[in-house]
Amino acid sequence: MPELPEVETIARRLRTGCGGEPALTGREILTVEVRHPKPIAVPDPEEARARMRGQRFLDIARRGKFLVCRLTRDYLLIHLRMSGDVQLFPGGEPLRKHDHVVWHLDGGWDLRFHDPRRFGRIWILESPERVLGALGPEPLAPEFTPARLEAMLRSRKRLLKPLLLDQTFVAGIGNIYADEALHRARLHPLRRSDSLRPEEAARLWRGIHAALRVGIARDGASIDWVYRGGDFQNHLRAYGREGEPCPKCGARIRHITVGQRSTYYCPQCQKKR
DNA sequence: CACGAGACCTGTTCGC
DNA sequence: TGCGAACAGGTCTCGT
Repeated sequence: MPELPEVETIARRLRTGCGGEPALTGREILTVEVRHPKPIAVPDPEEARARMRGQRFLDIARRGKFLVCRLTRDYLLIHLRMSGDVQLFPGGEPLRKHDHVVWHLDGGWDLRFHDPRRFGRIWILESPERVLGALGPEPLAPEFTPARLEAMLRSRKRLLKPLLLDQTFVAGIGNIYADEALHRARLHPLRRSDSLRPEEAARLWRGIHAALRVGIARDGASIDWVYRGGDFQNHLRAYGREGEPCPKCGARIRHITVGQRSTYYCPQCQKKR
């Protein structure tokens, strides 16, 4: 489900609060209820519960698609994968079917991890490096420059679409934003990374930046059961728009499969050669 | 190193 | 209307 802009939106809301929900920052964990052990990757669920009890949420941030919670002693990492969600609820509100982990907090609020497909994972670690260490650069960080992207592209011989989805190449881009970035950059998803001219690499950098920044500004996309209030889904230029006109040139958006992922592009703007 | 297939899951939508 | 197939914003592992 969530890609960088969606996780960023969730992290921001937990960090500072939103609407009727208070900030998660500063809350103490009284007890942890593990209703389904599957999502707890490390350590084993019993140790995880015991370890988190009594710790406080000091800060909530994002790295790639990971939600990174700094606790008093440990780091709590959450990856939502396809269908996960984390949100605060008033304590005592009836639990939903797929609320797998519930953190009971001081002040009468609960943090819930909800995940119908159960692909999401949770880690409790002293140091987050073991899990986050392999991630590529943050695409919106100042160190991620057009020149750096160009060098990274040249050093690999991969198709652009699967490369953008590779979290060790760059962290946080998923299927939607990869297609949106390539469309903005006017680059075919099957272009080889080492075939880009510097000008094209710079276009890709701008495409990535623009797609992610607009996504964040719109609070992410809300699709299916994961409705979090964002409306980026109404501003997609390529993703999910097969047969509809390209907003730039009017040609019909085409749908292909690349690396077993649905891929949408404009055959007119995004030429292969 | 690069790539494809299969696995992990449940829920929704599509096609007959 | 009903029912199975296909598909969904992700990642890992294995084989070539």
